[in-house]
Amino acid sequence: MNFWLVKQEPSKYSWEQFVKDKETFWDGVRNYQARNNLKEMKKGDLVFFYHSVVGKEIKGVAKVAREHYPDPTTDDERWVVIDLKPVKAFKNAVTLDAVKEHPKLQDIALIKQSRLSVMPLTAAEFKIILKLGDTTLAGV
DNA sequence: GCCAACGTTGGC
DNA sequence: GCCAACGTTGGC
Repeated sequence: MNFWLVKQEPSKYSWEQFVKDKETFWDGVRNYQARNNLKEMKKGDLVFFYHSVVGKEIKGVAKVAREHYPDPTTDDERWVVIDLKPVKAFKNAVTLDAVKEHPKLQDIALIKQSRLSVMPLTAAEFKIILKLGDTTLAGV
């Protein structure tokens, strides 16, 4: 199992909307590095949902419900989407500040590469963030 | 193939 | 709303 973090501006698509929808396809990725990460995702992988710009906090956990397929919103065959389902909202949203303050989270792309919208996390990083969110997950 | 110009992202 | 960082485009 692999671990990921995706970013979205809540004004475009919020965690709350995601929970309401129960499932969504993750479109709009137009960056090769982010796209390559999408392609690496396997069904069942766990994904943090981060609100950029407004809030700047990780809201909860999703899982990959369907592996990558061509982006239905464009004819450009370079781009792909995945399907995500909400798993659990964090009890405490984990702010960007909290991530920056944690000594073991200094190397994650959220900080180092602020413009990347889909990034991998290590299992250790995932667990730390889950703990910061005051949330537990079976099987992690 | 280099690099200047331009557009976009996202933190502040 | 500004601007730094970064990715992409296109002229040469």
